[in-house]
Amino acid sequence: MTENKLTEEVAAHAHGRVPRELRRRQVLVEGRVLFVERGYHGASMDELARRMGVSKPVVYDLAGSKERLFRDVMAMVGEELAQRLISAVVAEPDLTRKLHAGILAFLRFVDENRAQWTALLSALSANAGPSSDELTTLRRGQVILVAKLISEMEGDVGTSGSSPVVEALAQAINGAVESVALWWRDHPEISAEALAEMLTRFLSPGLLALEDLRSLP
Amino acid sequence: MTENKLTEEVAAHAHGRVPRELRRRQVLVEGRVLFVERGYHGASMDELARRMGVSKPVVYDLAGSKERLFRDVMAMVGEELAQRLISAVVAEPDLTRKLHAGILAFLRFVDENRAQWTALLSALSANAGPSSDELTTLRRGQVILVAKLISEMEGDVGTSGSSPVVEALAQAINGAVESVALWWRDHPEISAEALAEMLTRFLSPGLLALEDLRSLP
Amino acid sequence: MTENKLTEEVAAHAHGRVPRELRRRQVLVEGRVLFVERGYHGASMDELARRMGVSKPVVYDLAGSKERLFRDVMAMVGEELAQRLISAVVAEPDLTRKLHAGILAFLRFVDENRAQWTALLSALSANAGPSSDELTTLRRGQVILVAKLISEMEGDVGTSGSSPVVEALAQAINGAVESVALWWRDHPEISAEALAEMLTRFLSPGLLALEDLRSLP
Amino acid sequence: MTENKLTEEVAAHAHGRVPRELRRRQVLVEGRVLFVERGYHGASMDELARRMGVSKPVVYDLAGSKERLFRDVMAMVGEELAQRLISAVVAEPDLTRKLHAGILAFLRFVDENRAQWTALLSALSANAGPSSDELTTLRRGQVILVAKLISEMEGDVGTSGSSPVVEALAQAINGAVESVALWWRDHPEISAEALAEMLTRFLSPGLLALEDLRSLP
DNA sequence: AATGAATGAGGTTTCATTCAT
DNA sequence: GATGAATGAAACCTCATTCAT
Repeated sequence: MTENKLTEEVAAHAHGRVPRELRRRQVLVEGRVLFVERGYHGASMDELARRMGVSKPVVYDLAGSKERLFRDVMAMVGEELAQRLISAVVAEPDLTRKLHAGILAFLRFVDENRAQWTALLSALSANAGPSSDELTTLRRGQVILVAKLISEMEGDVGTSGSSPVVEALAQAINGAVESVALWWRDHPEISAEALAEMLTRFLSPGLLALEDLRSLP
Repeated sequence: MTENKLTEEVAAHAHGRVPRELRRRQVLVEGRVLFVERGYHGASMDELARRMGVSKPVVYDLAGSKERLFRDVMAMVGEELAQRLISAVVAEPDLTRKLHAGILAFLRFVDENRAQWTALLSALSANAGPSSDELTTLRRGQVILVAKLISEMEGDVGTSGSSPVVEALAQAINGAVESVALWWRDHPEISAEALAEMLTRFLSPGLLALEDLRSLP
Repeated sequence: MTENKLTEEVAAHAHGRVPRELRRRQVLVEGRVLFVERGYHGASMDELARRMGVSKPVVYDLAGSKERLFRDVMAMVGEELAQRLISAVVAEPDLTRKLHAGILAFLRFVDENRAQWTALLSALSANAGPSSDELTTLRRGQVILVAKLISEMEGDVGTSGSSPVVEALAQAINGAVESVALWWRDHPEISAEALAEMLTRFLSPGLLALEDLRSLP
Repeated sequence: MTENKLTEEVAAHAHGRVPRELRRRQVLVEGRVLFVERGYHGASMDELARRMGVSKPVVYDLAGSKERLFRDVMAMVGEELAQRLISAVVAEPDLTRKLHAGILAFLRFVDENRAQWTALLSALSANAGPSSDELTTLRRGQVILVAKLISEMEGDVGTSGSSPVVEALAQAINGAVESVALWWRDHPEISAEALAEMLTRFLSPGLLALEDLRSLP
């Protein structure tokens, strides 16, 4: 898809003189694939260069450093996923349906890229990369979305930051879904719909009891 | 704690001639700390030796190999945590209270070792280590506990293996709690009790709707 | 010789930026010398790098691995020697003269590289290297040549493989000559010609009795 | 055999307090086995100690060093083989029969210990060990025997040293037989007798032309 | 815009060898 | 006479990164 189109575009230029902008996108895409296939430590800049069909200095010129590239790739993934979630959720009328739609979108996102992406998503929740802190930040992207979702439903659309309880709740939902998605990798016989249905039934009752929760500390 | 006592014990021996048994414990403890601080790849056997105040061959004699040590450390952690959870849960009368007690025990376990352990626990869910499979196995320890808990409550104490739905559910609960524990690291102002209370209120309603869930696919 | 020319060529490049092709040859030549001086286990990649005036990664880039390099060096030596033997033998009319010419060529080959090569040749017949099987294979190169020589003389140019007796005979001749060459290292006062003459007189009578031998089992 | 008897003798002593003399023999025997199984570099003092059932300092006390032990083992092997050869040769009346008997004895020696000893014998002719020079010396043991054999037959029993030509001849014979013995390892279908017969027929004609040879330089 | 060549630093692991008891 | 504990040194190999062209 994106990758193939890119490969074509790149190949269209003679003598390997490819415009910087194109190469910049290429390094992100190929880097993503590589990190996903091999994990952060397993991926090597040598191989990235080979796959891109360029020399290493070019890679470094575009990516800055391995760590930097990893962060950029993460950001890209985060945004892509966020877009999907937002699109999925926005049209639904009530909280339960939003939750269901969000979970389903997430699972489908994972499913579409099963072989590859699962590993990357799991990387989000661990210190597999250069530094947990950077990753935690990335992960917050998803959480914030969920938090927004919850808050909205309460009419409490505080722009700045959500209350701790809402954040914790969002973390819980997020963790639950991610964990199940990871487990799903080894249980492909179950459909995304069934899983989303189950998770929704499991998570939404507690979510609806939210008023009580907010009256806590 | 354990570590300090060990350090003392070790220091008590003259000329660095420490009994094998003690060193064996030391390598596990210091290895655990190191893996946690730096992650599997970030940790180096060189540093482990330096921290233990011995030369590398001693480390290798006791630990076998880096990978082997990692697995041993993981097993240790898993057992320790499992013990805590079982002890906490067993005395409680009903599911909601069991859930609450389990979550609290988990959070306390994390809290006691805050700086260190959180990272390790998170490592359980990612391909940060030598082989995801080994880790997945370890992690299953926790999940199985939760699954047992759920199953019991249904009188469905199938010895062989839990149903996929129960497993998925256990994964969800586990993921939710772990994720919140991770987030908690940056929100020390919240008490373990408050967090456990919140999580219980959030998770138990869905859990009580279990009958409906089991009638799914 | 080759080595000196290579050293000059290498030194001719500024800033140590030597073309890959040249370095490839260099690693083979210097590797050969090193293996010969120290034996397989005694030789270290560190020293090879030092002698080449490069860092270790360069060596590994070109040589692949120590074992791989050893095999490549062996192949090189084998081919070189085979060429010499073939050239020497081909023009001679009868078996005795072929034998004499072959022995002389072998001894001269050894003599030219006395200090270094003798050891390497001896290495061919021992489990000094990574795996005897590889070496046995290499050594067979020489033996096959001798076997061919013998077979031809009988009009028995079986393409597929020589009979066991012929093979054993070839081994014997080969072993005799190698062994004497090794001994020769400590007796430089004897000329190659004298030695070849002696060996020929010693070996050719038995060889001429070949018909009887072949009628054995 | 020797080894088993030794093991019993050793086991007969309580508390592991075994007399020095016994242990001294044990280290030679077990060392021989180990070197033969693994080669010089493959053998480790750690394993030697384990096999002997003692701690490493004991091994070092008895063996001096790995290199020293290797030499001592070699000397032992050399003497054993020499005894066999002498016994075999002494009773035979003429040169051809002596040659045949010697070759046969050598091959049988190899055959009896096939799995183990072949490797060691091959080690004799290569720089697999600590230093070729030491080994060359050892190897000379065999050669001297052959040289003696040849000289005797000429009535020329010069005690001091044999002439260079005789020595070279002995080397050739020795090399031929060793080389064939090595090759024999992969051709067990051939009997020792057949091989000895063939080698004798091959080598003896040249040997009988000795007078001419001696009139050379 | 791009590259071939090179490197420093570090990784895991093994071994022969020796204290101190 | 014997040992458990320890070590220094070195081995092979890989990687992210950068000159000089």
